[in-house]
Amino acid sequence: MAGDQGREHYHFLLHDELSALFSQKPPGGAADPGPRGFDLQAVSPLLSFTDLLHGPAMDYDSLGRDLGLSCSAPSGVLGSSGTASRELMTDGNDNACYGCGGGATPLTPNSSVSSSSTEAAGEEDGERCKKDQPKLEEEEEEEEEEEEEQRAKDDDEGGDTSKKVNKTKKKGVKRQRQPRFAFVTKSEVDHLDDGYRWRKYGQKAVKNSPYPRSYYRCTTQKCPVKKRVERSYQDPTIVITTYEGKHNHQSPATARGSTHLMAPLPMMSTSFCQELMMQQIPQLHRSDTQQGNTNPNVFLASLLPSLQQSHFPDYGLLQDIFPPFVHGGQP
DNA sequence: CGCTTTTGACCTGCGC
DNA sequence: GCGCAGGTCAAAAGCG
Repeated sequence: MAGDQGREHYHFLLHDELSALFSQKPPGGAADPGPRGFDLQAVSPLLSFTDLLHGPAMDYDSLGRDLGLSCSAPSGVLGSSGTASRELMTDGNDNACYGCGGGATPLTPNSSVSSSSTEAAGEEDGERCKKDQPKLEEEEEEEEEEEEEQRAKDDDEGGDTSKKVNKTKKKGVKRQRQPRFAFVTKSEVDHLDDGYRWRKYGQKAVKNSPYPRSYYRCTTQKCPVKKRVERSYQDPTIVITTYEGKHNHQSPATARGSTHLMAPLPMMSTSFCQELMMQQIPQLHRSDTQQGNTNPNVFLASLLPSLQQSHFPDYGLLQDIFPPFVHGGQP
């Protein structure tokens, strides 16, 4: 049991199942390391989805590293992570955590990960990311931080000249995207309480979906994290939550003293999730395309068998997450 | 009163 | 260049 658990941690997870899984503690506390030795429970015995989000400062990369996914390696990392990832995916059931992240690095089975931008700032779409010169992750992070600071300064100082101007100020510079990852959650509630405080700053109708997408921003000053929440039009009980960016602070819940949350938890790595997807996608995609099935929804559904049962969530949000594949795939 | 939500307008990027 | 869709802003309204 514990063994299975260890493995299941790697799956793309639904929120409630994440919570369930992560909160399970094997008797004796001897957590079974995952296939690659990652011991999630060792990191936090009571780790839940919420907990994951409570890292003092989300570190997308560290988890990936902990998981044995050398996401941040500049290249050729797949070899080492392949085993684990594949295992993860093979028995992934009702679970889905869509790594998106940044890089949305298109991997092929043999893949030379142009690991590029695992955390790809400039990703938004993997394709764009491809265009942008792949950078070392640290570089990007530094740049992101600098930019954040700059942005904060701009806000503080030049706040008078309307923010729209501020926006255009950075015209020449392509707006950078933060690393992202998404959770698919079966929930009646749109806005999951993940311990952080969010302010809604927008809502948009989504094409091909009767359900709007809501945009939230972390209310903590200078925290760049945003999230988007969208309901699947096919199964309204499914909520897709996409996080973007890293919290640069503790979650209020953590700060308030949720004891088991105090340990610095690695975040569910975008790169990590992404890699998982990448590992699986090429195979699936191949078979899909062989059958002439290039419909992204179908493809994605096949990717996550469990979701097939309850229909796959709206592609709208996910298109950001799987850009290279859903658009017809291979070059 | 301070914070959050709502909502229409605006900006940006992309495909045609 | 144009239109579309996604993303963001900010004023107004709502709430505790």
